[in-house]
Amino acid sequence: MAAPRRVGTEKSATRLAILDATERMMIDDGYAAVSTRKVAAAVALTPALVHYYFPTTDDLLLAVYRRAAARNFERVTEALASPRPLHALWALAIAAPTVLAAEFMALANHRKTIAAEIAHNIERSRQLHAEAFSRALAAGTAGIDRDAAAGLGFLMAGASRALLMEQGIGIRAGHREACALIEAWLQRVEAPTPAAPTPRKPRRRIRA
Amino acid sequence: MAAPRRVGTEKSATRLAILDATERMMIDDGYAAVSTRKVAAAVALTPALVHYYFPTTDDLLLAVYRRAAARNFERVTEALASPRPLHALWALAIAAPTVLAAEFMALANHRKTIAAEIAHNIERSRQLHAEAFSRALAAGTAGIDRDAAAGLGFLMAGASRALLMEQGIGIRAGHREACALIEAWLQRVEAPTPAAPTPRKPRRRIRA
DNA sequence: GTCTATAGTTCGATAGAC
DNA sequence: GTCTATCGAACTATAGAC
Repeated sequence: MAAPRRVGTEKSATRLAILDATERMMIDDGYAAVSTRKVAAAVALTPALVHYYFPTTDDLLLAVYRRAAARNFERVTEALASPRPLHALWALAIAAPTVLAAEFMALANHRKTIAAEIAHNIERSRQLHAEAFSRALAAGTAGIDRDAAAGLGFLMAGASRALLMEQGIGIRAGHREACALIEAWLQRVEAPTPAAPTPRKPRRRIRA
Repeated sequence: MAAPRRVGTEKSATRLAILDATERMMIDDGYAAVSTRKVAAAVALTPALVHYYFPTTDDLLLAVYRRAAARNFERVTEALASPRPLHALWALAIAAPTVLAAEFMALANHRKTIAAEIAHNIERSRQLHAEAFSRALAAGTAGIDRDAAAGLGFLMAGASRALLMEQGIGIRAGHREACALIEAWLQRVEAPTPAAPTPRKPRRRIRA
């Protein structure tokens, strides 16, 4: 029935180069700036070849997303295995290249395929976050229920995303203070491991 | 020097119709979908006329932003004047059409003119938020300093933005819990006004 | 204020040769 | 796997008539 159109293999070096160039372009100029022609130019190849590996432009964008998401998922898993998972998750969240994430969120607003993919990924990642919070808080100070853990997981993710997005366009108001708040809170619920006995540098105290 | 190109007046009904159509289009299909031709078609006019009112497409997008920002600023001012400003700000934040805001944030990532405009607006609005938090917390429970107020202002804004953005693409994980957390907190720092003496409906308690 | 007409780009996607 | 060649469409922006 459908025309058996030829498509390149997953492992091709060319394919990877195309993905790299596309990702770079999205970060620098936004998803709207991505075109098969410009991508082709960036890797010194022809537009037709881009279509050989990615039949439609959506296929290309989706592939970029999948790769980035996998990369990120790996980092989250690592963070969770660290001695202070909450601290690690936070460090990761404010270090990750969120420009790309923001572009995909925007893209998702009018491409249902991508929206579904992103939604699925974020929910999976949030699940892990919630569990980490649950564990840390159970072992910690006050009695906090599962609901609170899920809520806090979301709040941390939201805060870091907003932080990076605003930084990207030059906003700084309230950032330092918000970070201080969050970090103080993390410090409270996830004390340094007994292995590395508290260095006792006096720490700026901020209470909420 | 520069060619004295003709431009339509600010008050024109046509101009307003063009702005409305553009805004609608941005919300529905994203900023990348906006083109002078499609906007013109939407208002049953010719592309040339759109360029008569907005010489370049950027001018058009910027005008849409300015109008939306002014509208929002007005709402924030109203919220601040209400008996429970923090509650009002939160209600506003999770009700506002953030799809549009998200589109502009994404757009700002590669249009410096717009980035500057957005940055300025957000900082101005955040300043108001911080002051509201400062006032509410000074009159409230614990001793919280100005830094914390600024940080909290940011966190609330970030949370609501993330909330709406994710909702837009179908994510729900952690939302209910995060809202509960925030609303419980608001309830604590900004009790119902003495005028309306506490109704004493027992309220779900969630502690953080 | 609104139109017609049009120049000049850029784009997605495909067919088919090598 | 990579290319040439190309169709058909959409876009921005301007000039100038009405």
